[in-house]
Amino acid sequence: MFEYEYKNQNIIIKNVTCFDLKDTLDCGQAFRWKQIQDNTWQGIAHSRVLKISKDSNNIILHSTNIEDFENIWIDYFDLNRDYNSIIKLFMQDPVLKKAIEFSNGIRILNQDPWETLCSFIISQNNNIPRIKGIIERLCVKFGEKIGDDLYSFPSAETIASVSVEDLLEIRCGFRAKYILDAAKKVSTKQINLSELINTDYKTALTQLTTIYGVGEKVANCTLLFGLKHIEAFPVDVWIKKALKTLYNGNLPVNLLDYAGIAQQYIFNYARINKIQ
DNA sequence: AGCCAGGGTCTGC
DNA sequence: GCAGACCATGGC
Repeated sequence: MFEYEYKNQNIIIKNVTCFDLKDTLDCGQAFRWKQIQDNTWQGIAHSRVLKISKDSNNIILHSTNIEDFENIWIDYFDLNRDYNSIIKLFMQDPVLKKAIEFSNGIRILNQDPWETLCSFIISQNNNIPRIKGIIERLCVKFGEKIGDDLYSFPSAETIASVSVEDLLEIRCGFRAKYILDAAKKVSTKQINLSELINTDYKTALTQLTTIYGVGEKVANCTLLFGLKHIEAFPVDVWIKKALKTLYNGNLPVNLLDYAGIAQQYIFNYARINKIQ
């Protein structure tokens, strides 16, 4: 589906389609990517710092190696999924057609399950700039230093060992107790996150919502962005407005298999254009 | 200044 | 089952 070469410690992926860096890295699914130059972004995922850039239709992953590319980044950037055929299906729907014409380079990132769960607990009743700030402070305070001013996302085990008072210092407010309960359930494997990838959607959703402070929305974000359940359809205030005004309340049935991907195109379109 | 944000829980009907 | 108060914080 894609070709790549390894040269001077860079991976060059050739002739990539349906992958725009801003669309994908700044559409509210991941919170640790920063644009550092034109067409160049830096982020941290899976305890690794990655610089990624786009040059015409080539994507370049800087200062990495084949092992990390094959074990981590192919999956993270969802490179084995055929977005062209999905977009083809979506374009039959007039609303999605508009959303995709607005930003056709969104891909669903397959993020670390615990980071995804914790990040979307932080996201509740919150705005994206502040979510990023809280997560940054969480990583600086509890993560491991992996470069100059660069910190990994702290493990569930680490967070489970701190107190609510410690967490309040990152100014996450009422979410502190939720983060702590999630960390405890995940670190003790009362909830085995990696198993939920292969658990059916409904069962996985039910398990996630046993965590204090995790409702349907946060659970669906975790399932979609961290546990490979692309049928998950998170409904936040923007999606709610979009469903009401652009559709008549529901997503068309023929799109439900890829509901999560459709959701992300619609979310981005609705939020940036402030659909009421 | 005040409304709102990738919500969820708890209480009271 | 559903409405409404409440929760911390700060972006805009």
